[in-house]
Amino acid sequence: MEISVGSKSGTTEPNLLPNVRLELVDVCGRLAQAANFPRSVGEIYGLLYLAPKPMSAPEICSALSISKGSVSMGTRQLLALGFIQKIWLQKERKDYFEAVLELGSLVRSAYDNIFKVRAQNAERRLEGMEETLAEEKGDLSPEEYALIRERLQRLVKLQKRAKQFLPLLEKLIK
Amino acid sequence: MEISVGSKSGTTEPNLLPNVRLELVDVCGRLAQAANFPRSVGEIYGLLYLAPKPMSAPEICSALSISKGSVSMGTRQLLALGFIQKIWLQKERKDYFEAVLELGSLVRSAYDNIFKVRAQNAERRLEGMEETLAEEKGDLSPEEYALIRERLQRLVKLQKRAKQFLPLLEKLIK
DNA sequence: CAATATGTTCAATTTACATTGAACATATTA
DNA sequence: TAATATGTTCAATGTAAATTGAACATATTG
Repeated sequence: MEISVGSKSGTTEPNLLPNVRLELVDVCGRLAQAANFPRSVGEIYGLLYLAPKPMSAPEICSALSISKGSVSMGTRQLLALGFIQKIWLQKERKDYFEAVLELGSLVRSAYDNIFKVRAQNAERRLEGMEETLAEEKGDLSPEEYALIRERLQRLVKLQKRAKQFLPLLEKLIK
Repeated sequence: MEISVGSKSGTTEPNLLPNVRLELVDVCGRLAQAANFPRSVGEIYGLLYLAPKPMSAPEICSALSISKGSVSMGTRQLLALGFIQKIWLQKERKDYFEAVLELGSLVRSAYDNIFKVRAQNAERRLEGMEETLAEEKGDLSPEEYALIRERLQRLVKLQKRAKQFLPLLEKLIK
């Protein structure tokens, strides 16, 4: 239907990729979704992971049939998480990207960026709730106050256990 | 704007809940979203967690201002995951729900239901990709074949490490 | 069995978020 | 500096999934 003219040689270069690579693109796209990332972010990583050589943004664009905007945004996120690297290839004007293959380090950085932040947020919000409870003490029956207090403390305990737990996990991952 | 007439006494009973409870509803809603559950599912759990007594579906409905349908669906999911229990209160006609407070067991069951399944899926898809690669061997240059093979094996290794790792994690959680 | 309220299902709607693409910004080369 | 291609931003658009609500099913009581 849509006949796009390639920039250099006039070829259209629609998925020239071998099926294995397409499958990994798909798997990574799904994984990304499962982890609350845009599918395209996962797809970009999947594409780069099996790429024989670094790929430029325009190449990623056409290989995945996604827009420049998505590639720009996706590569930024992946760079921030440490999942890909920028490569300056010879004296090219474009940026090139390649996947970081050391998945151990990827997991670690993803963990740092996402998991820890969430744990901290949870902690802050719990503290906030304890304050709120204190403020509302007068409005609540003694029974309800006691019940809420007890249950919030359960959550605090859990939070603390989780907090102790994180460094342990960290060690195991590394 | 919208004046809804309460079923029993003609009162509207809009959020009579103390702010602590509203805050937990919100926190749990967000956590649910972060874990790829509908927000309402989290909110229901948050509501029940600080409830002085079991609540009926209609009560949940009006406390959270969500529809019967959402409550029905949400409670079903929470029951399936073990996060709440059905309670038959005296000879009431309605079902009542209460939160399971032992969060350790909740985490464990959520882990079983979600994490393990995903790990299995990942394993299956990886195997599929190795098959695909074998089928495509002829179409690929020896270099590209070798590269893809090597990188897939990295993934398999990671997958195996993760697999060994799960039971360990399980023990720590329990 | 009728009357009444609770509970479920699912098509239609709404909502949240990813994606697009055009305008703009930046970088390289002659 | 102009010419040209790359890279970014963001309002508009598209899409997938949650929510609603009305029709239907089920359960309880007199």
